[in-house]
Amino acid sequence: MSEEQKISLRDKIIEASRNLLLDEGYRGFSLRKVARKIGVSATSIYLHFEGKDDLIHTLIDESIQKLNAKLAETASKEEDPVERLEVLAWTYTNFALENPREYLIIYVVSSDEMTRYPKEKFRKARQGYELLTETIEDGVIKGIMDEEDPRIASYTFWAQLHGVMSVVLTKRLDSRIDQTAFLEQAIQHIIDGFHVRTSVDK
Amino acid sequence: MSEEQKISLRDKIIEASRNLLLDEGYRGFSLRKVARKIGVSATSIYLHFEGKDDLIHTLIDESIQKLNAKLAETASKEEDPVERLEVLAWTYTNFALENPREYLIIYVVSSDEMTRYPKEKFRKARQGYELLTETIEDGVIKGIMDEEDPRIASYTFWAQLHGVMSVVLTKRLDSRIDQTAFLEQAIQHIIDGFHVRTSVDK
DNA sequence: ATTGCTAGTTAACACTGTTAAGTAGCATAG
DNA sequence: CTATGCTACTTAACAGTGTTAACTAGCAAT
Repeated sequence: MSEEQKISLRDKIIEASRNLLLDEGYRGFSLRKVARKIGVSATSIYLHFEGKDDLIHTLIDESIQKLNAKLAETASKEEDPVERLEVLAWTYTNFALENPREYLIIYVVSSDEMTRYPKEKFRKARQGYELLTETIEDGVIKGIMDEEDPRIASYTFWAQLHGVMSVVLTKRLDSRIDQTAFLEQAIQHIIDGFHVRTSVDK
Repeated sequence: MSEEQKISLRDKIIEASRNLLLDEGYRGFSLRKVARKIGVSATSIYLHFEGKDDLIHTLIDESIQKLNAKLAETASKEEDPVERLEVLAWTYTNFALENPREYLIIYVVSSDEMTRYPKEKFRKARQGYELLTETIEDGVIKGIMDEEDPRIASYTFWAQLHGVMSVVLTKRLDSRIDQTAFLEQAIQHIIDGFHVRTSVDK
């Protein structure tokens, strides 16, 4: 019972925090609001988290894990490295589109927050990136891609995707441009950039 | 005299704000600190800015203008679209590397801030992007590139660059990866993606 | 019955953005 | 030469913030 309640309060805090953060943005977020929302004193949060930073880092961490899980699931279903790269790109993009607010928690909130992001969480967060690296390595071995350093290439791929998504999600896209068209073209462009240059097909 | 002093206080506020924002991050930034730093009451800031948002938006705006000016200068020196794209990419990158804090003001601070960014400033900020679009359009006309929609392609290019830079600047890069190598390879990769696929060279 | 731990509490500190009201200093008008 | 009004600020106050320290019910074990 006490065990359950202990977990329960922590979870309540996390859930309320996520909602608050997504509804009101980083700016409107406050520990006291979270506490009020679940009918508990603000200082109770300190029983389960070191402070505001720690709480937010936990949220970021959870969202990253969720995204990574989807990526891992997708990757396991596709053998061919290029196709795999493509489904990974779309999994990433769709995750961002379907869970814009969770995706934004990862990136939008974290910019200033990132300097304080603990290394131990950072390490776990890199699983998705390692999946990418393996895929590209595989492509290089099979001669389908010709990347010099798969580790760098993997970061490039990821950075490109992130850049594209952040343009869409932070509403920086010109209103005359159709979002879906932009995404499709941009992703195709990114994928093409990784495919080995054949001296064939027309 | 009164004219000069009016301008002078506004400028003092801007300068102090920029320094504070860059030294202490968005989190450590406060109007009261800015005011203290220039020996004036906090409310005086409201004589020149509508509030914290407006002040920060002004900083963002100025940094964007500075970057855009550099891009425009660079672009005018290069005729060939592909080369032009390359020098633009490096101008962008170098600006970010040489003025990381000004670059970060543009992007890092703005994520949460962006929803409140006024449209009128947004319009001015797009000049750099329009330069890109023209370059790509030019490349398409000359048959060196084969982008379907230069406007979208331009955004893609910009988003990719931004993604790459943000990975570097927000310290998300794996410490085993050399930053310069990453940038060179990533940018080359992005440029390559825009160059038309020739059915020749080896 | 008392000790000690758990899971919370209240009170307080030093901050924050923002608004309302007040005030020196000066320029012009009568 | 006084009075009005404007400019460029200030002080006081409000409602909020993260965080720390000290306290306290309720329960478990000695």
